[in-house]
Amino acid sequence: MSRNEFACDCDMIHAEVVEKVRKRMPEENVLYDLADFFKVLGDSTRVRIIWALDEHEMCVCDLAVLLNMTKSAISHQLRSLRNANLVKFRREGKNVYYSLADDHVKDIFEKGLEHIKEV
Amino acid sequence: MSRNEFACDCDMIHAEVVEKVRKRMPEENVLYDLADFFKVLGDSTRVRIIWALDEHEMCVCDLAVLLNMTKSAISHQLRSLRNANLVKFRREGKNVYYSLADDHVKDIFEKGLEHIKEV
DNA sequence: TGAACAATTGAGCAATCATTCAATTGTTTA
DNA sequence: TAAACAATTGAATGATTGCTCAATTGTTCA
Repeated sequence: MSRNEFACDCDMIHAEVVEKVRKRMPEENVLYDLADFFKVLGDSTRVRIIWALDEHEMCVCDLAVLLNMTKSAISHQLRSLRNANLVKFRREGKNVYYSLADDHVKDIFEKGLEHIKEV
Repeated sequence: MSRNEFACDCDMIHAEVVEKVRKRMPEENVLYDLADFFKVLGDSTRVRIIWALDEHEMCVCDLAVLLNMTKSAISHQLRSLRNANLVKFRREGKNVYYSLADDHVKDIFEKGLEHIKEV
């Protein structure tokens, strides 16, 4: 197998390991979707929103006051969270109330929080 | 409390809730560190590296072949992972072998993977 | 119906970041 | 010691992204 078949600029050092691992590789999109999922959690504004919603359901205005940011900035980030299905919402009159989508999100978030607090 | 004390452009809608949540807010840096932690996981190259290392210890070259990328690109991403303490490494001759830093990382990563596979 | 306000949206800008490219370091071995 | 190669690094570049600003939508109520 010639080395030039690959974009990689090196010989294959441990062919057996690489091939064994390659065979177990998840379907194309799984790991990309996973990265996208973590990417949504990888912003301090969104993390603080999630933390707050983990404490209590809140409207956009509440979050804006709590985090001392504009409603627009909060709303933009809520959109990312909505698109990624991390939060759900209900409208009640003029207000829209947000909360965490499900316990899965809660679990992963809280596990991450524990991890950080230990380090 | 005048509304202009805040960068936010709205009245405080649910003062009790906001104040209660504010009091429980973690120390300044905790949520920022958490966001940084998730940010490292929020890239498809780094996620694929982590997935691979979760399967087997590997050198830079192995990863480059497996993911069909240059050693340089892989090495740059390994640096992020190292800085965030998500991977550890050992040198053996010309090769440097990487593996996951600890079970904490493994846990959070695998929990995320489960989550994605269910959706 | 129109004034008031919560929320959303799109365009634009500045900052961040992943990859490439070229150069360099570290280790082995001929 | 010099050649070979694994790995790292820094600068440069193109793409992504978070926030601002201005405009708009949706809802209430006087």
